[in-house]
Amino acid sequence: MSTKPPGGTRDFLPDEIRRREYVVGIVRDVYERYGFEPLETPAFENIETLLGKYGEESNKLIFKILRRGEHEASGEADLALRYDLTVPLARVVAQYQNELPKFFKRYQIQPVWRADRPARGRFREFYQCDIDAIGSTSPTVEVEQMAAVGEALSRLGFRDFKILVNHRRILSGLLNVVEIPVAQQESALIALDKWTKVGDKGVEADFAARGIDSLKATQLLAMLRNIFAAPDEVPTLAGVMISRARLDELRNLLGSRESGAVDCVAEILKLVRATPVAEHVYVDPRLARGLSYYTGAIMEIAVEGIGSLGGGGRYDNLIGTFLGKDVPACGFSLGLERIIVVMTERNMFPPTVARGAVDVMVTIWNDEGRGDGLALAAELRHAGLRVDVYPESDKLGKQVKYASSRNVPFVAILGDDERARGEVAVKDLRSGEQQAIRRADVGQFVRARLNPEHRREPREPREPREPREPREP
RNA sequence: GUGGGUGUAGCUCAAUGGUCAGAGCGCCGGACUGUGGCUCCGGAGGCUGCGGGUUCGAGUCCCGUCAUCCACCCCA
Repeated sequence: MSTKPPGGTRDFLPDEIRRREYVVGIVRDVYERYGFEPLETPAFENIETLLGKYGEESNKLIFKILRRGEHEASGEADLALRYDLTVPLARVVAQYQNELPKFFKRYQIQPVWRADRPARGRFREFYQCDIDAIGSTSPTVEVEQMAAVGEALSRLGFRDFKILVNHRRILSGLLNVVEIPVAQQESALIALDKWTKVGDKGVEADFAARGIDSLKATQLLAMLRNIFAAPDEVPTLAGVMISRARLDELRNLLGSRESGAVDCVAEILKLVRATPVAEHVYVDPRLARGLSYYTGAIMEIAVEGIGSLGGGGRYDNLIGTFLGKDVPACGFSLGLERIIVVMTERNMFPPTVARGAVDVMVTIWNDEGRGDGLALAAELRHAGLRVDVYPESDKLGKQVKYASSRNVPFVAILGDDERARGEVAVKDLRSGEQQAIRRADVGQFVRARLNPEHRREPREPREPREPREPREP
């Protein structure tokens, strides 16, 4: 019998949980500071809640739960594991519309499930870290979410990320200008989204493979290049990659029909200058994103050499499918798994996270000494240390070896001689030094020798940042 | 969902169709009965993924199946 977990799922061993909790702790703290409130929803939903919300392809990727009892043989499903956190949120908003505030901002960090084929870096069970804001169409919402996500990444130690912005209706407007038929537009957007990854030739080939008129495709790409120039080569104030003049050019090209979308992006660029993440924000005309429910601004976090760490956008009519009337909404999702992978590769976790769970281990001299060992452990715990007790009497060498293999920095040896003198032999396994300490002083002795961040004390909250001077455009 | 690769010890991998399937790392024990890392010595650990077939003989060849990895598709 195989003892591996099913494909696409993982067991999380202690070290991995510690890394995850470190990341989640920071993300949650930032989200709380931005006024988002916690929400959790069930692992599974009624199946009709999920079907039809993600597009044709994604319906197949929903994990369905067979009916139970006498209907089991029918093979029908009436429940399904949640596919993302956005649709359950939309359901919650529709259900509790009278109890939730007018502007409801929530964060949600829970696993989701997809019946996908597992691949490198892709799982069938994985965590999402979402923020969403319900009830306002103002670009303030997009800007605040970009700021929150960017600040979370900054506090995790990321410096080289970009927050890319585009607008779904600008894209569809451009597709209409070159007269790509509506039926092909979703497919065209998927192809366009890969432009950065596959390059000019690749994206043209992809358009062709999708049966899109090559003349129109070429025209579209040329148009985008013209409007935005090479985005990465036009740095402007505050890192914003598109000038007012180019936005005007875009406005002319689209005519009157999508001027609201251009205004929206212009507004976002203007407002973002008042946030700590202004220097990270770029307009990228190639950004399309897959999910079919986006209606407005779309955003994505990109890290050089890594790819996407998350993304989001505005979806003003998803809630309407539950409620009958549209409620504006905008959300952003961080890819927790990839963040952890990248931070592990780049060694971005502080030593406390990588280090073991125990500050000091009490050895057991013999069976008679077990009670006193437990008493010493209690004293050390009371002194604020994380303490393990070797569970049985054993050769001292094996006990020390065990502590060493678990990365425990200190061993407290309580032998017959020490007990007779009221002392404890404390050995620092990092240096090999050992000295006899009066029993009452052991806790203080060990704490003084642990690095400050190793102490089990509540963290001091960070000093708030200096408010950033808004730069004039 | 489509195409290809790989399944041998806990892990990474050897083994022309031919004795009893090996190595490194890890694990356990000893050298070292009051002290970890280094070194040396010893030990445990395998229905060679599973089922069938070819053959005097299969870890090796063939078919099926399952698992896994890579590419595509799609996505976080």
